[in-house]
Amino acid sequence: MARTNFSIKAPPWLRLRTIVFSHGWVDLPPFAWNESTKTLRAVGRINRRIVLLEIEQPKVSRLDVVMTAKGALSESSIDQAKAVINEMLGLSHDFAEFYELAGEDFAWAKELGSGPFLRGASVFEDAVKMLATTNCSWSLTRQMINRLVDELGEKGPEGVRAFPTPEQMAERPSDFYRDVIRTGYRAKFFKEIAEISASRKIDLERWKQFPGTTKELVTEIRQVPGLGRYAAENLCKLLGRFDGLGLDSWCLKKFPMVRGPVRGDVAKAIERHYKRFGAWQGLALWLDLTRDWHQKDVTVPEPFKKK
DNA sequence: GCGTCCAGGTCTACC
DNA sequence: GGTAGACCTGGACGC
Repeated sequence: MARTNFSIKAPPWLRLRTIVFSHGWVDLPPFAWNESTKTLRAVGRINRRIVLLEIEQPKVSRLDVVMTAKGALSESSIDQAKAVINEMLGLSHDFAEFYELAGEDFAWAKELGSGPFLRGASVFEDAVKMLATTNCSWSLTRQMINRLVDELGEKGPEGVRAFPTPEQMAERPSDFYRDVIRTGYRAKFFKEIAEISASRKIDLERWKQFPGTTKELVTEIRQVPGLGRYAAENLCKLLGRFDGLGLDSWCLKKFPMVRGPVRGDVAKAIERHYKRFGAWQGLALWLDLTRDWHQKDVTVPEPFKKK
């Protein structure tokens, strides 16, 4: 077992905890958060080898990382790990335009370092997780992903399991996803997304550098069975595109709690409210709805409390 | 203990 | 293009 320490220079606005609790992924394996040490555990793959990454931010200007893997770790693998962390924390995205547009309304979010969304080690991982959020409670999403990683995730250092690859998932029949992972009617979608990704019929990883508009990207994402408008627009948010609102029943319920009672169609009220943010409307909405997750007295945001 | 509702939707058939 | 109904699971709730 090899272990190495390295640091990453952090941009001045970066707040690790804000990114970790940007949405629900930290509650799903292989991610884990240690509140007492403020350490994010992530699992990635470097040259097909599973690496455990333990990330903390001891100073505003720096991330410290402990990387563990089976076998020796070279300088090159450290560089690759830095790239993986950069992707996971969404550090390549620039939010200056949003904060310029948003002004004082979102000064609190700028102060918190909000903007980047925590992402899995691959777009495939994010897409499968998004599929598991559809039409069910968060606790069921958690159960499905826990079972998936437990059953198919390859073991890495210190017993952690990586998220399964498309190839590993494609090998299993849809019955497996129904009977073992207990995904219900979503079983065929789990099988199909794995096959589509493994065969490169659609290259999900290409979505990171998709050359077209967000509308075109949403159209491509929706070619994957099981990923509809909600899933596609929220995947786009992870990819740094916020043109879509990605509304779900939780958003419709929370909006009146944040912005006051709404007469009539809540979805239309949300569209009207955030229209002025243009290409950033999805971010403005999400920051509004999750502001209470980042209050100083909150140790674990409400949606992530174990049930 | 049991029945009902519904949750961080999507798909298909039908109009 | 819009909409109704089916689809799985499991937690919450009322009785």
